[in-house]
Amino acid sequence: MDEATYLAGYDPRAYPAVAVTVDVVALTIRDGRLCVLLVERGAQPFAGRRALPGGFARDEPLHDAALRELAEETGLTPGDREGGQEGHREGDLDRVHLEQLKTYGNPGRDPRMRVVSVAYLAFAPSLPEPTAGSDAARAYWVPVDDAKDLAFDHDEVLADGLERARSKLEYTPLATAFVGPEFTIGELRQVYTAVWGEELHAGNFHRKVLSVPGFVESTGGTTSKGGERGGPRAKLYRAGDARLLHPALLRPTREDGVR
Amino acid sequence: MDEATYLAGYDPRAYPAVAVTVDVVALTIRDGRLCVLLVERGAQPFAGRRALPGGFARDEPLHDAALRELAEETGLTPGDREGGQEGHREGDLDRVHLEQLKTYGNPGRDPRMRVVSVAYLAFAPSLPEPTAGSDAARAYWVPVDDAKDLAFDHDEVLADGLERARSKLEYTPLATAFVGPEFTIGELRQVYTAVWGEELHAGNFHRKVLSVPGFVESTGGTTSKGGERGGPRAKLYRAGDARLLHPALLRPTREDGVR
DNA sequence: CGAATAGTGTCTCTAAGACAATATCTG
DNA sequence: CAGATATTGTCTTAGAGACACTATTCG
Repeated sequence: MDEATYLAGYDPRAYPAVAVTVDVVALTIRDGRLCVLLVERGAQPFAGRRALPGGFARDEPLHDAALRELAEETGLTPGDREGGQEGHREGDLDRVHLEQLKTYGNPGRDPRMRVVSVAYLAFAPSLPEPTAGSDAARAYWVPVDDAKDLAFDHDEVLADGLERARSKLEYTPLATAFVGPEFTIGELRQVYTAVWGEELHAGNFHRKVLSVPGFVESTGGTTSKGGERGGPRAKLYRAGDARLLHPALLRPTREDGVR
Repeated sequence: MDEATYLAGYDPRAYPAVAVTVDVVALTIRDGRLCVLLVERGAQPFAGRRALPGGFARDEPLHDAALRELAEETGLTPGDREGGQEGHREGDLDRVHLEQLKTYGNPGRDPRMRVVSVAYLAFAPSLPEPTAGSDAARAYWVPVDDAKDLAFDHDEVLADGLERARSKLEYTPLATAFVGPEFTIGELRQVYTAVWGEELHAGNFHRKVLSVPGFVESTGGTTSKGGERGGPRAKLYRAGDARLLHPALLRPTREDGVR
């Protein structure tokens, strides 16, 4: 960046107008399937098409903008907020993991003007359909396999988000963000199964999870009932304090290296 | 994003002005030390301070903007360009690995106005000091340990870039981007040593590299001379076709999980 | 020749994965 | 009770790391 360029920075009008938006790839698991939050677009362009929730960034950290968009579309509210509005679930937003995914800025990705979009990736435990009694009635959860032909370049954004999620399950305790505060090893395994789309050996998975330091810690309790289709009561665990899984839990059937 | 928001998008002036810049964390290895490309700032703010090279994004893909900034500051040119300018090294830019790092958009990170910066990470083989005879005389390579007190939030950007680089050495063949087209296992090991800041056992490293499918492939040749301080001629290798290292080459002394 | 480096061999220990076995529930 | 699930045990094999050793080449 040369001096002239920097000086020119004092007058933003000297440069072509750019808009910065924040889009969110929000993932959850419903009925054992990995789902993404989509909104139906009412206006042009791409009217009637589905898109990732998002909006313009205000004068706030980008992370906060993503959180705000997510709250608006799901009807969740942060827990420290005074008196959550009716129909909103107080505090649920606090249990959502949010991280920056990638930024998309190809010219022409929005036909109206130059738009640079910062995409965020969110992981949430199973949430209710955000329709009833909220201003987020246009948003709904869609199984990721059915989320095709999205507006803008959101197909690519979603694909990048999915790959990130699959990868992060390997070396971080992220899976615990998809389940409640207390969970069984079986529930955790279902998260991996849903996100990776592959069956995992129950016995080996069980031992592996318990062997990774800090991944989960026992609550001492068990479920009050066995599984719906039989089986003993399972022990309950909560997330441990590890930020990285070591050793990692690698995906099984991965092609080696060459791609 | 609701309808009104989208419609408002037709008039960018309706929103506070935002500028989008691209900053580059360019890394290389010189004399066995990991170095980053910095520029000396001439204008306010942060006049006289060092900063990462960068500039405003034009109407181009963000990736191209990063490449352009890198070319301007290093004096390198892409190989397919007709008649490289004098003092520029034709084609060297093609051997640079460039990937998006992260986007920084906290209000106040630039005191003049709202600036959202998309940071890129570049890995280059050892390059000459980009001073002589080019318009990039203000840029120079600095050992990363000496790169402190940078302008804006560039300390944080650099730290994020270094962590990304260290991490990617583990599971990708990225180290080959730091060496020439043909290299010895010893040179590759020096890359790991410089980036990770840790000594690696030569024998185990050697065997490990050769055992990972697609990491390197033999050229059949050897170096023409032994090492400066003695030792036999080493076999030469070039980068293989793997995109991921499997199994990965994990960093040694890493704390387990908890962080 | 002495020192440094390249490359290989060996051994130990951890961890992944296949598979089996047992116990405990639900319908 | 039949089937499903939780949890643990056993065995095999791959891979990481410690260490030793030989061969080659430079000064």
